[in-house]
Amino acid sequence: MAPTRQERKESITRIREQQILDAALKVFSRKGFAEATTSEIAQEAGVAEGTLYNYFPSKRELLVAVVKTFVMTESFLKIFEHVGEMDYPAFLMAVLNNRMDFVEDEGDNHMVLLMGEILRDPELIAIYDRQVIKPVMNRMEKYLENKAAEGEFRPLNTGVVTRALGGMVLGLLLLTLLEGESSPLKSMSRQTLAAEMMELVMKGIQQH
Amino acid sequence: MAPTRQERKESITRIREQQILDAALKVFSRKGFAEATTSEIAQEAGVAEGTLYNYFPSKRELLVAVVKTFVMTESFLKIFEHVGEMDYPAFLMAVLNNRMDFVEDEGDNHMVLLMGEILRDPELIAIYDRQVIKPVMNRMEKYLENKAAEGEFRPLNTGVVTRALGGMVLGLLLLTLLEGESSPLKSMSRQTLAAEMMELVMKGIQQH
Amino acid sequence: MAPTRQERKESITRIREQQILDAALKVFSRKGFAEATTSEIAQEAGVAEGTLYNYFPSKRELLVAVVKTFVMTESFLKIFEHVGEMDYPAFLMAVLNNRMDFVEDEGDNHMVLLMGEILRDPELIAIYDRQVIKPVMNRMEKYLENKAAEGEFRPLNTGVVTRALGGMVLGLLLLTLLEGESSPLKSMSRQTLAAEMMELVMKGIQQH
Amino acid sequence: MAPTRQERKESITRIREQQILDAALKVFSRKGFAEATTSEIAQEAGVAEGTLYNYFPSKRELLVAVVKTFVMTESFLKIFEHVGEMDYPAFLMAVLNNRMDFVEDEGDNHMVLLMGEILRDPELIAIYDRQVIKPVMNRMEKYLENKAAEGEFRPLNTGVVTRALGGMVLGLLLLTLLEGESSPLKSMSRQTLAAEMMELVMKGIQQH
DNA sequence: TATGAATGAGCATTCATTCAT
DNA sequence: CATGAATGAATGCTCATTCAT
Repeated sequence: MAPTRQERKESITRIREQQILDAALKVFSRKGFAEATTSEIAQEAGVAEGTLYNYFPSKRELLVAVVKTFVMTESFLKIFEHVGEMDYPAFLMAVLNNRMDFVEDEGDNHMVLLMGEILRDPELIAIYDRQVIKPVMNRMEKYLENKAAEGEFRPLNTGVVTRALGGMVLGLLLLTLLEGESSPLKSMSRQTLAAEMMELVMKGIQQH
Repeated sequence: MAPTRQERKESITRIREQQILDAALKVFSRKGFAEATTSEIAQEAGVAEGTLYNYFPSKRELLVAVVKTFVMTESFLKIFEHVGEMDYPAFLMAVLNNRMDFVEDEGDNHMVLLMGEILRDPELIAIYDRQVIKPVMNRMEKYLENKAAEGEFRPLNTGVVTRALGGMVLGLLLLTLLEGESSPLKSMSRQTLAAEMMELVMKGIQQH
Repeated sequence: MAPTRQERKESITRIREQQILDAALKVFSRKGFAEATTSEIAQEAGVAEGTLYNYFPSKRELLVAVVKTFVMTESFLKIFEHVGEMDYPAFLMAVLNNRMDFVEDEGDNHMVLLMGEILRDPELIAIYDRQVIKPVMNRMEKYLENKAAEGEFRPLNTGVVTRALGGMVLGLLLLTLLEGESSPLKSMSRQTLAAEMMELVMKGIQQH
Repeated sequence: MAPTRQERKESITRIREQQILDAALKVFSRKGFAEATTSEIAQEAGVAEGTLYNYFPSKRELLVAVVKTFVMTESFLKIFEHVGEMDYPAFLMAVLNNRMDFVEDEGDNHMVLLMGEILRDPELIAIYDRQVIKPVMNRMEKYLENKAAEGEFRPLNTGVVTRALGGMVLGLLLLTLLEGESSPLKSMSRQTLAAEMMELVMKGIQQH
């Protein structure tokens, strides 16, 4: 069945909205919210400035939509789908490899760059917490609890350990951005890096 | 010797400059660079707007001065002064306790809130890296190397481990801010939290 | 004869045009010309924004059409049709009663609210003068002249008296709007009000 | 005593504020509130656009200040100061002459042109009513009551008569603006016009 | 040196108008 | 003819910076 006129129109607006969101993410993380201009976002999206306002009522709502949309959840949570099939080293490797894509994985960088805006706005904090932090933390906690029950991991305070490990990955991303090329993290393969970290983490939580 | 008129004058200007820097730190971290206004900073500092420009040539240079001045280095590096006298658990407890002052330690929060501004500006990145990251990392690496040489720690890639541990603390701070009151981190004493983290870290890096 | 398709189409467009004019009058007098938006007019008229431009070439032309169309002439001039049959008190009562419908008579309020727009635009002044002021003044002058000739009225400068009486009614409308509920005009029946005014006009204020 | 620095500064700001108010009155009545631009007002006042906002927080507040300031009260109420010394024809002549300054008296024209803006905004209505309408009406009512008590005027409903006469003057102003040069009101001296109106008001139109 | 009024460039947002469907 | 998304010029307002006092 050919798409009706109605459908085609809707598809166009969905594409247009995506263009705008993509552009906004880029510009917001390049400049920060306040220094980003709607004019620049429009230009980046290839639309007129006024068009932005047919899709989002204000610059701030556009930021909210960006945070809502570009949650890292999706790609990150995919890892958990196959958790059952993995032993713990494989799982950790997967998590680390996925997150260690610092450089190329622009999505993460974007979010780190926007972190300041998020942290300053309770609404954005709530969104980010609900859509990113909570789901990741919950799944990870459950995973740790299972492994502990199976006797593979030592009995742990999963709440703390989860956050410590999550924080470690997040913090490494920050340090990489801050240290730039001079960081020793840059002089090793992602493979090696992940392996080192896994070693560190495993020997810590593993039952001896 | 009583201070000469000259000296008194200089002391006044130094105090004035400090007032301005304090005010700027507050406002910049509350609002972010772009949304902070020179008017608000002046008010917070208790001086006229024009006075700011007798001390700093522009708003941006004021931000640079803030980043240069309020490096967390000072309090953090103090820990290392007595490193030689501590065994490793005591040392780690000290580090963790010091850094775990998330909530009350406004200084850290300020820097986290300003991280976005720093990450976006190569000059600020360079300053922050040189004054904060590098010294901390170097001292910590050296410490780990010593301990490894003494046989207390397993032979580690100290570059990675240093950053992993540093990142962990940084990341925990971020997560605390993001999760707010709902975080399990908030429902335990800092003592317990530090102990849990030490346990995690120690069992990982400790020679078995 | 049943209406041809052609005729039906024309009738529909005439109705549509009327809808738009009605809506425009409402919105223009509610908001004033500049603050009225074509979007609001379209919504009020129940048509799409673009449709307005099939009927009127621009927002300003729409205002001109509104002024051209909603002249108060019609209802007002009806009074004069039966002038011959009335004695002067009856006539004045009719005029006053008709015009004293301040509150309910939205038409008048609309025009008063639009007066600012009209007064600022020579084209609108010309239209309003030609279609409203001049006809009313002319008829009224002629009436006064007749009455004077018949000896019922004193020999008057009809030009001035006409404008004085017309102005009085117009000015009363303005004062009613300005004073609102606190006006003594609001605390009497329209009957009484008309009677008082008639008395004033007929006899003046002087003790004879 | 020479003015202190403080006083000189204050005097400058008062002058500046007046400049702005004068300019705003001109532009608002020339263009109406919505079509007046802050840029044009600033230019007319000979200051930078930003300067407007050092004196008035918004364009709307500037309008409010204009309405508050340029009340016609002052010049108008002066007439009443010498009321006691005048017999009624002299008084009426004074009122009429004062108000009949249609053309030259820009103040009045301004207010008539702004009437639309005032009528649309309850706050402005309240201000105008309190500062202009009420004082004028009250004084005029009292005058009429006195004259009635002295037996010079017939016993009248002073509330209505006051408003009828006030409205007449106001309405005549409107008609003059609307009819422009073609009005018979323009082809007679103000003297004659005032005399005609006085005759009408004093004696009515009826043949006695 | 301290002040704070003046400045004007810069930006978010609105809205009349166009035009492809 | 009807529609409504796209357009971009126009405008109120903010705020870093300057400078006369």
